[in-house]
Amino acid sequence: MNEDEAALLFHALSNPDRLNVIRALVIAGPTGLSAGDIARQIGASPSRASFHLAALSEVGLIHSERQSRSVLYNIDFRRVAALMTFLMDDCCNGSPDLKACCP
Amino acid sequence: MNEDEAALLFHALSNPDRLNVIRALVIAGPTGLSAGDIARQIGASPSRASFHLAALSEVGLIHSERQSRSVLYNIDFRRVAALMTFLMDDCCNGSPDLKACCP
DNA sequence: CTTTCATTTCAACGAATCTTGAAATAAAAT
DNA sequence: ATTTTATTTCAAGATTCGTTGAAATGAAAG
Repeated sequence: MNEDEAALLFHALSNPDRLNVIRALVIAGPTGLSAGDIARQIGASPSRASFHLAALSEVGLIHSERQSRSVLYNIDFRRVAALMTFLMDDCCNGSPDLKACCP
Repeated sequence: MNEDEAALLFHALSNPDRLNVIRALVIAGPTGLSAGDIARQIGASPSRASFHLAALSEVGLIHSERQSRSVLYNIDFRRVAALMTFLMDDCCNGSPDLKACCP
């Protein structure tokens, strides 16, 4: 992952609604959640939720699949992990000082 | 750290110039770097560098101290670590699936 | 085939972001 | 005191972001 891509991923995480989407999907587990359920859980209108889901989708943090009338969303942990690895190893050069701060 | 604060930190990291600032400061080590050195290293004008340094400073990812004519900047690893902890534990609920993806 | 349900797309708007270059500030050197 | 060096602040302008509500799309049910 390069800087530009990491910046796009960080941007996707730079919004409280989108962080709440992530949290809801993590708690939901591998079955995922429909767009409507997500909208309800984060307290946003359907169109607002859809806007934020698209932002997360575009950078690959979540994936969607149509399930009859609903659209089911799932988190992609590999993408989250790749970003953490970038921050830890590439951006912060694998610094022992950073590792010392990480519990 | 709450969602809103985390979102602000993620926003601070959502720019390639600012990621380069972080990297430069990590490599520089505890002596830090002057604003001018940072501007040169990331290939930005003084005012552009200052803008991004202010963005990182406002969220506590870096700190500054005047050293005669220069202003020395330093990274605060604790703040980076706190954000990673938020992402890992709060946002992703300490998910084993995420940990399994983290080398 | 029409209706209902679930979701996305769109246009419009205000707000925030980033860049640039010039002016202002701070501190040291002459 | 004036000049030089280092940095920040400011105004202007282009771009992107996020919200809202209405319209469009997709898919199932009646």
